[in-house]
This record gives sequence, structure tokens and C-alpha cells, in this order.
Amino acid sequence: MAVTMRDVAKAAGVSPASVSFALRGDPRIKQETARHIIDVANRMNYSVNITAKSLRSGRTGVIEAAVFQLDRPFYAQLLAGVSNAAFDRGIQAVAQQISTGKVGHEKSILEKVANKFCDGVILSAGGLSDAEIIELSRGKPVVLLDDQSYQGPFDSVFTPCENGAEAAVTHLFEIGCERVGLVGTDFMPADQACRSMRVGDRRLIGCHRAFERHERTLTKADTIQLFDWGTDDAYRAVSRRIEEGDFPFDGLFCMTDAIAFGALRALREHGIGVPDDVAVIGFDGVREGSYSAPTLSTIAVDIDKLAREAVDILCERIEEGRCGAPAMPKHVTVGYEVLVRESSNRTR
Amino acid sequence: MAVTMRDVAKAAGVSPASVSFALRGDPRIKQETARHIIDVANRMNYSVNITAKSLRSGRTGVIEAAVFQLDRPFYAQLLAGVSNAAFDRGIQAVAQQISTGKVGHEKSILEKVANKFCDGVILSAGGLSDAEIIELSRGKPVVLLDDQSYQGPFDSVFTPCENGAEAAVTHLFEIGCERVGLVGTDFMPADQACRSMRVGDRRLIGCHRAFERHERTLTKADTIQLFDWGTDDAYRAVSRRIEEGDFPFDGLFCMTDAIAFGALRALREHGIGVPDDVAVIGFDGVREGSYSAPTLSTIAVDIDKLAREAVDILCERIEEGRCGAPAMPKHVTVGYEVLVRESSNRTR
DNA sequence: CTGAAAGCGCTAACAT
DNA sequence: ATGTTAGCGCTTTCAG
Repeated sequence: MAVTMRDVAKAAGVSPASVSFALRGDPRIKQETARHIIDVANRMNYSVNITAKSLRSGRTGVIEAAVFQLDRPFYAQLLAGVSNAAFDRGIQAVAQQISTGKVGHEKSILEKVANKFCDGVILSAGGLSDAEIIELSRGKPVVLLDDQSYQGPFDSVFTPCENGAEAAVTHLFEIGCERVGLVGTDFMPADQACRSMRVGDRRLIGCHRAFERHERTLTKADTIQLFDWGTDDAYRAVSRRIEEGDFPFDGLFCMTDAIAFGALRALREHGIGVPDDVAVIGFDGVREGSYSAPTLSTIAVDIDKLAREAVDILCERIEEGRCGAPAMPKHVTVGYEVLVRESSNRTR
Repeated sequence: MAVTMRDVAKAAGVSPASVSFALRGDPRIKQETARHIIDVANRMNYSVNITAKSLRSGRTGVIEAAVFQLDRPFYAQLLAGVSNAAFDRGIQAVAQQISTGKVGHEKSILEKVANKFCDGVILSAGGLSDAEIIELSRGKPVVLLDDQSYQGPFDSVFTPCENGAEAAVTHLFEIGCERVGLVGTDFMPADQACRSMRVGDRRLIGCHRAFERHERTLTKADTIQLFDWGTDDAYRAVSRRIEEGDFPFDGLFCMTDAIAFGALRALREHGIGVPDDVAVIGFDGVREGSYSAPTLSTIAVDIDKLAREAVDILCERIEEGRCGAPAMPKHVTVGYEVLVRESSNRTR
């Protein structure tokens, strides 16, 4: 068995309480005694049992970031950002994958840990409803990433969906694209999209705006739907469209960079030149975009800021000792930058 | 405050112990009563306090995988594998990043969580010494990934460094490369390399073997050193060599796929054709390799198997109630496959 | 300035 | 078949 505080107390000839105080630098213990206690503790290789500590104090000092897939670049980079932000605040962050590939497992996997051994959760909620989130979060603060019920009851951080998408499509028009295709969103009319708050739909709204401003109408024919937002899925979907001869586009806005990588490959395999035949722009700004061939133009969202904001808000709520949904939920949207690289670099 | 077991017991008119048993399906409780208790618990939205449970039982049901960077594809994919493997065994896995970009923080960050709120750790140890690992792991089982003290005192899983590297270089020779360069390893003579067990050195050993078998001698001039194994670093290093006119290679074996992506970009930007001028092969088999342009040949290691083995061994040790280094450490090396894609696809 | 003691919520002997 | 009870290791009043 590991060495406990009692052991240290005994060895140092003091009470467990004094050890506790000494170890955390409480001024109630005389400098000298504290020094001695710390010494003994070190010699004995003591370290506190975080489990016991948490049971008593109600805090673990750990926050968790839960996302669908650890191995998607955007999430991976976000998680790295969360880790760093947490580290800077002196707390621990761990990441958890909530999808197992099999559907319907999100809840079961979340249920077990998310709200128990950590003080709060940053959650990329995907398909969960408000009610489910409330139930899952049972009393612990939650910050959502791109919450589907925009301006809903939870604290959330958002990617700049509407504006970013608008900027992306505008960019394509500005470099001379006549026929812009959208990869990764289900078509719906602007007014209907405005009522949804799913990420894809919000990006679609931005596209609608850009189309309008350039006096065009966005129709279903301008979109390529995807099942999930994986690179494979995008590759297959774009390939299929090309092969079916249903690919009239000279510009492509992909809802994520991961999608764009799949599209790029499909284009390349079918001998379609990028950016000359088709200009491509993605969304996210993952690092991989500067290593693709051609390098990927993108709406680079400030992933680090996104992470920092999420951690900041979460820590604030934890301090407050929040339970349940906050009275005044915060909603933060981070900035973006139109990063023009090779995939859309063409002189008009 | 959250609802406790006591509350449920009171509401159900039984004792806390019965609730505990009922909830975990212990046969000691009559079917009917158990049913009722579970019902009440659900209605009250009860869920066990994992902290208290762990304090009592000494187990948390959580394992942790700690790696340097969450946002490197190889690690990301490994972590996803660990999550899935853990899920299949009914336990939780969380991932932790142990590097913050700043050096020397690995230990401090590990110290705080790794061995406390989880039952065991899968650790990509990097620069930690045996002694440090022992100290950090204080009593909890650890499984190392590519342990630097090969065949050392810890359970470990290994990537097939020597054989994989040998296969990679052999492949390059077989497609007709005359001058094979190695990116990402510090040169040392074969005998010296054999004494080191760092990943880079072990892969170098494989290279030595391949060179020998093809009656060539591997020298320092055949290697391109890197600071870390990042894509950026590789990009810069390869670019520099090309610009300095010190690039006589017609084949490149990159120690990781991430390195290869950087090399590919450097080559491309300098107008060097792949695979015709220079054939390139990486190591790892990350998914991104099938989306690069050209697609990346690689030594595809069985990442999923790696993850599963690590989880299996760890869980076994946890079952055993292991403390400290195991008496008979297990060392598992997973298989690989030479995946020939465009970057080395040339007809002799 | 330090020690004694009461729990945090749960589990598992031991009693009933 | 169920209830009682004694802790797990720590923090934190409250006494001394």
C-alpha cells in the first residue's frame, strides 16, 4: 500500500492535520515544523491521494474535454490547446473520446466519467439534446463547443460559422469562380437554415449570404452532402459526383479542412487541376493544411483562442460552484482569418 | 448537492448497503427489491460518486494514456485505439498531453494525475529515465510505448523499429534507388546504435542492416538530423539541405510519416519529383498518408494492435494488483506492412 | 501553534 | 434477504 498522510505524521511525530497544513503551505504551521514535515514526506516518497482529497474537498482539479474523435486534426489541435490552457492555470486537463465508431455509445461513455471525477467538462456535444446534456452534466459545469441550440441555456464557445463561411465563398467568387459548390452540408433554404443551429447549417447560412450578395441563388444542386465529416466520406462523395458527370463546379467550399483533404484527393485522382480548374477552400485552419499538395486555403479559426475561452469560462463556473445550467450563459465566438494558400491562389 | 446513496436508500425505504448491492446487480438482493431500488434511483437521477467509490475500492475504472502531443497523428490514432480497446473492456480511457511545448514540464504534469485518479497509465515516455518512471508510477502499473530501455524493467509495447526500417530501406533499394537518405535520425555506427534503444536509433539499426545487405555503407552523410520529429522541423531541414546543394538522394526514408509530410513539401517546393527523382517512404501508417499528394508509402504499423496490447497488458497488471515494476515484464512488438503508395511507386 | 475528531459517499464484512 | 457498521485517506472545524 502507498504511504499515507498518517504514516508521514507518525514518522514526523506530528498529527495528520499538521501534515495536511504543512504540505499545502498553510501559515498556521510554524515554518520550522513545516519544513521538517515536508522533508519527511519527501523522504518517504509521499504524495497525496487525490481520490481522498477530492471526496473531502469536492474538487478534483481536473477538467475534461470530450470530443467525438481524438484523431481528427481539428479536435486534436483543440485538445492540445485545452491542455495548454489548463496547464497555465495550474489544473489538469484530460481528453476523452465519446464515440466508438458505433452509434449510440456517446451517452453511455459520457455517463460514466464525464461528470464524476472531474470538476467540469468541455463538450463537443454533437447530437445530444439540451435535456440530455443537462442530465449528463448533473450538477457539474459544462461548456459546449458549437452548441446546437445556439444561444441556448449553456455556456458555449463557437467557431465563426456564418461569417467564416461567408468569407470563404466570397473569396471564391472574388477570384473568379462562377460555380461554387459546397461540400458537407445538407441544402436547405436560407430561412430554414436560420432556424437550425447545427454547425453545417450555420455555415450554410453564411454561404447563402455570400451567394445573395453576388446575386446568385444557392440551390440543392450546389451542395454535396456527406454522412459524417470524415476525409474518407468526402473523398468518396466528391469522387462519385465527378464520375457521375455531375460536377459543374469551378470552386469548392468544404465545411472542414478534413473534408477538403478528401476533396483534394478526389479532384487529383480525376485529373482536375487545383486551383486552375477548381479552387478549393476549407474551414478550420488545421496545421495539416500547410502540408497538403496543393496547400489548402482555409478559414483559419483561432483554435487556441477557442480552447482558452472554453477553459476560462469553465474555470469561472467551477469557482462559482455552479450547479446545472448557468443563469446567464456565456456565448463566445472566436475570430478567423482567410488564409489563401495554393488551393485557391489564382490571379483573376 | 448531488443526490447520494443515502438519499436513495431513504426514499426506497432500505439501507444504503442494499442500494449499493442492488445497483451493482449483486444477487444477494431479491429481484423485486432490487428492481424497486433501481427504479427509485433512476427517478431521483442518482449516479454513484466515483470519487467515493474509488476511495473505498481502490479502483477508479479509468486508465490514462499519456503522450507528448495530442495533435500528432500517430499519437492521436493510438489514443483513439486505446479508447476503443478500453471501451470494449468496459473501462474508461482518458488521454493526457504531457508536453506543453516548454521543456521540463513532462514530469510536473505527470506527477499530478497520472498515478492518482487512474488505475494505470500507458506512457509514451520519451526522455524519462527508468528511475524517474518508477518514481512517477509509484505503485500503479505502467505500460510504456517504445520504452527507451528496451527489454527493461517495465511492460512495454513496441513499434517494429528495426525490422520496419530495414524493410523500408530495402524497398527503396529494390525499386532502384542508388542513394538512400535517412531523415530524422542521428547518425551513429551500427555497433553504437545497438547499444541505444531510442526509437530513432533502433530504426537506424534496421537501416544499417538494409545497407549492409545491399553492400553499401551507411555514413553520416546519408542522414538528415532533426531536432524534434515534427513536420515543420522536417520541412525546414530538408529544404535547407536542398538549398545548400547537399542533397544527392534519390530515395528518402523518413523516420515517421509526419516527417515524411514535411519532406514531401520541401521536395515539391524545390521542384523535385516524387517518386521519379526521389522516392519517399515513411513510418507509422497514419491515415493522412493516403491523402497526401503524392500518397505516402509507409511502414504501416498495426496501431490498433499496439493500442489493444497496451490496454490488455495494463488491465492484466491492474487485475493482479501490481505495485511497482513487474517481476516478469512483458515486451510486445507489433507487426507492420510495407504499404507502397505513390511516393515510392516506380517501375524499376 | 498543533492535535483530536468528524465526516465526504461509498463498499463489504459481519450481524440480524 | 437485508441492515449495521467500520473504515478508505483526506480536510477542516473546534479545542487545547
